[in-house]
Amino acid sequence: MPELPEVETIARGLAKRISGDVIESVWLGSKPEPLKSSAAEIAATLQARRISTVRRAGKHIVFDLESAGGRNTPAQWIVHLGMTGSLLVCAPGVELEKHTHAVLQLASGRELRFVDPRRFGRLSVFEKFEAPGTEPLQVALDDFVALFHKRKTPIKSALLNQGLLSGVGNIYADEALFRARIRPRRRASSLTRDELRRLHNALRRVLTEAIRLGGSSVSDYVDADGEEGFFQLKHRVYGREGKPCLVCKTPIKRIVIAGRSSHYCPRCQR
DNA sequence: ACTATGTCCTGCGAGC
DNA sequence: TGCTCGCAGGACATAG
Repeated sequence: MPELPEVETIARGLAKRISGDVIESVWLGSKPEPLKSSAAEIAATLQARRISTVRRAGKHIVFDLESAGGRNTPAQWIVHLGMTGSLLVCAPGVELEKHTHAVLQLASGRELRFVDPRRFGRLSVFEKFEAPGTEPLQVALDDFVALFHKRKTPIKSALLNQGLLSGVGNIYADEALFRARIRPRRRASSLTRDELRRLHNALRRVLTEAIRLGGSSVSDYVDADGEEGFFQLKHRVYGREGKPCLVCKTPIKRIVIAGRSSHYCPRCQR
């Protein structure tokens, strides 16, 4: 399930491989479409565009498009991978994977394919896309405190709220809360400034380290080159229910908050 | 203006 | 062995 570090890894891989390439033609699957914009709008916008850059905004992948001919307005193709979405760069001969929803033919002869079995992914086009929340790797401590200190919802839910911070998902929320020694069920408004400072720090450390390791490969995540990430080896609570806390040996607990599984150490996290 | 909950969707693993 | 069932989860809709 791609969160900020996985999306960052994927975007970097794509940028390396397809920046400068030109989209010659676009095929979009029909079925119930995993699209936000209409298929026609997307196809028309992508057609004959040069991909100048690929980057990440929150959990979104942003393809900056310039007009190959020279007179269209700037545009962006936005891909949200949902849980199981992936973007593959491959030779045209390679057999289409099941659940392929989009194929872009590139001038270099390669294809860029969007595959998404569970169809939680979304494709859309914008003239200028703005991710709703603040980037967790950019936000200053005072702004971070301001985001959370009035919220009555559990801090875990607040971390997952993309309108506040953009890019944090279930794994990194749990991992950051563990490192900050804060229970996921705590009301955000009950956190002291010192606790929020720890969380701000922990979140930055966790995300930075995860990006360095190419993200977490759980279920079937691989990056644009088919490489797995390695941050799952550094998970201290996520997916470790019943296993001993790596700090104090107390068994890790799993509870459900806002419909999301949440893992924590009942002794280390208060 | 917030907050809480249900829904979408398919693959996979647990359990019988 | 082969089957059913429930879970996984990000974003959004809906309701309170």
